[in-house]
Amino acid sequence: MNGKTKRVIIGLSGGVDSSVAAFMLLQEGYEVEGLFMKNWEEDDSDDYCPSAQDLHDAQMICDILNIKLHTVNFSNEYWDHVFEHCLTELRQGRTPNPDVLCNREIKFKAFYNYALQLGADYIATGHYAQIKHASNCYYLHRARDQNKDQTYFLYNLEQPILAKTLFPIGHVTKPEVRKIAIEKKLPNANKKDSTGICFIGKRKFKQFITKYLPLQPGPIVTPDRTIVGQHDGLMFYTLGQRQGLMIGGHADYSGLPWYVVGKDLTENTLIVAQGDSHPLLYKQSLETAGVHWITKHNPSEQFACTAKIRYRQMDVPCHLAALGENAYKVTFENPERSVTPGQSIVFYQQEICLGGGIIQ
RNA sequence: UGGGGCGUCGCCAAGCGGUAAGGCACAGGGUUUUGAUCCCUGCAUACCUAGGUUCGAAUCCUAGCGCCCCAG
Repeated sequence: MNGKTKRVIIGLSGGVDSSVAAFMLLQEGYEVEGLFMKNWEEDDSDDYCPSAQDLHDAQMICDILNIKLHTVNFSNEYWDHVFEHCLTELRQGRTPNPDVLCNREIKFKAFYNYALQLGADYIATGHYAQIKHASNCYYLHRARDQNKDQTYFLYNLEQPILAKTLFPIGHVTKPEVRKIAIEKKLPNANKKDSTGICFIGKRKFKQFITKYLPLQPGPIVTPDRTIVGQHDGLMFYTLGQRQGLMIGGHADYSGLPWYVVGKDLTENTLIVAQGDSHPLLYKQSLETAGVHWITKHNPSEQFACTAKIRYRQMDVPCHLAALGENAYKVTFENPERSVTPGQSIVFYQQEICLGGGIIQ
């Protein structure tokens, strides 16, 4: 290579995916430096502090790959632009997806800007997704590993960002990533995949959120308003939820499990119904606003594609009808289970992620 | 107080003399960069209490205790 070697700042989490991604960038001849983000201040009072371990792992990887590691703290940005919004949504009984926001506000905004300051030509992450460039347009393309595809979380990416982003492991499967890590003797080769809210980590959701939103107990009722239990606050439950309702056998009802099918905020009432095929658990259509399309041309009035309303489920056929500026009514070919306000609906056309919006 | 019925896991609920089904709930684990869903595993040496009859009882008998219904 020569003086025109492209400089890439890659987000390193300490996990195996971003580590292998960094390695692959080096293989491809990029000048690589890592950036470790800390986006959540642990409450010293409680349990463990995984970020210290993650930073340690990231540093080890950089030592092995012989690249520089930067660190940055975006806790304030995360709090202001991600977490507070989530709390607002939860107060309204909705179910926000922090990780969708985190990508938009932190990884592909704050991180991106910071990387530019570090002189980056590109940023990179260990996401399982691909970017394809054609006719002066950047497309977000599903990962080769369909099982790990993370385009669902990335539907908010803008053209200028896509133009400057690399997903080095998007065309590699997870087992292959593990294999590469083992071959290269990376110490985190067998580190368990992280789960849980991005940066906040694996915690008991209810216990965690209680620190920020007070309990608001109220009744749990059937669709005909018969009281069958008590809840601790509508924000602790999401549509379709089964666990944690504490509704045991009831002489007047069948033995089927109970699922959350609705919330009545004015009555502070949680509505539940029995059985996984209860009609109230399914919706044929939904409305979404503020839809972000990855390529600029907006769809016509009527538009058919596929969509998924939750991460890690198959996208299903649907069609959109425009209601207004970037607002649509989405009708599914078949009723969808647990259509949940606050969650994202993401649209696809074959392998291309078209964009998405928040379910109203 | 008379008459009838019932008391089995946190909740429903099988069992009807042969050595405690199942479901829900719950707990733990797996899957998963959301909260969920889903999957796996676990969960009554014990059947209101005390006696008795039996080789053997949650199942039969007796007496208590508790609850429910009808009478009143």
